[in-house]
Amino acid sequence: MAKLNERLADRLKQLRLERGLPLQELADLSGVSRSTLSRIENGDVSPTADTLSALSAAYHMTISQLLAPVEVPFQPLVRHGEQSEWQDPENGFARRVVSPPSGGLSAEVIRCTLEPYQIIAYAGPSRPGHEHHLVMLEGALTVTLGDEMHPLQAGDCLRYQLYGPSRFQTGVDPATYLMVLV
Amino acid sequence: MAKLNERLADRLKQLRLERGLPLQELADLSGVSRSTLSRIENGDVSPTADTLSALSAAYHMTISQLLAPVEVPFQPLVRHGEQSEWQDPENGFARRVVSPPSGGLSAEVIRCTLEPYQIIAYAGPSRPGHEHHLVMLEGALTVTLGDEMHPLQAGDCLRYQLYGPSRFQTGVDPATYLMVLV
DNA sequence: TCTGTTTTTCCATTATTTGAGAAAAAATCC
DNA sequence: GGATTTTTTCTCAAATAATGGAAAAACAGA
Repeated sequence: MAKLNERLADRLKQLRLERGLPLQELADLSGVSRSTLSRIENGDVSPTADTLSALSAAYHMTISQLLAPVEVPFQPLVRHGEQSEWQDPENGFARRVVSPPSGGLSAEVIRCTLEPYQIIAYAGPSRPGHEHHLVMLEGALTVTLGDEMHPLQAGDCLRYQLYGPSRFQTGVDPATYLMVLV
Repeated sequence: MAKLNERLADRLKQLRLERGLPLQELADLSGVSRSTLSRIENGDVSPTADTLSALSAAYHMTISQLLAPVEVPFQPLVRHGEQSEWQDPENGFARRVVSPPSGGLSAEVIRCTLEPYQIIAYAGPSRPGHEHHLVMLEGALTVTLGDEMHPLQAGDCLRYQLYGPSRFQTGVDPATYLMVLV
């Protein structure tokens, strides 16, 4: 965890030097004091979310873009026991993060299980335009994207980019599928 | 700037409730104390980068993914005077952020000016696979992607996804072009 | 409604981060 | 090389965040 500060420090110093800015000027731009900037860039403090926000604004970036290169690099092997799972008791919808998102990776894989006679409806995606690859493993599932219905069987693969509402519906059979999000 | 805390607070509380986690359990998972979690989720403190890192790890997310929905929403109009510009005095390479990246937008636009007889070489992209659209406005420019050379004139448009090194080179004429990054 | 339990909030203490200015270091110019 | 300017780092006080424990609130089962 201490590593993050150092990586963030390097990142921020690089950004500033690329632009040929002295600390004072960045301080004026961001509203964060010289001294604080120095300590952040030396990695001896961990900036608050507010400070990060101010800095990303000064660089005309989103916080995400500021932090993306700094994120902890991915571990290649994620054993079954390490995978986090959560479940909605209401509708028996279980999600297991098979390949958790990590810095340096642009895709993640989630294994989902939906019990019979259930409907999951989403008003819209959190990040529009995301690329989805749905691989049916077992059972049957009907996916509705916009007004297009797609009845899926084990072995089928549905690919789409999500911009509007979506709906996942099971019938007699439960459904198990893999979601690849890019 | 105070807004960020509240939005972040809501985001974090939502994440936890979605998973049906009590504060105690999240505290165990993340190593961040119950009380701190409560205050963060109430928006009365701004978590440090380290704390954010711990939380994103507990949720099996990157910090970027944690923050993406929280970022300040984009302003539709960016006037010329508000656009930030920086310049490398070494090689007369000027970049002006015409459409700065913002939460909710997946593209940004940068206006670049390169003086005659200059070479800009990049070892590799910061985020591989980024989609680039280069629109030549004035002058001439030779862009080398991998081992493919592309001589460009005003009006030309070069599109590519960047994975390896790239090179931008001017001859007698200076070059002015727009970069759309997706 | 009353317990007993779980979950959340509050409080006091400790540890960090921040800001302003002084000191040190580095760069620039004669 | 020495003086001046610029830039960075350091110091101290104030503000803010983090922790652990206690009180309050919410919840569930009788």
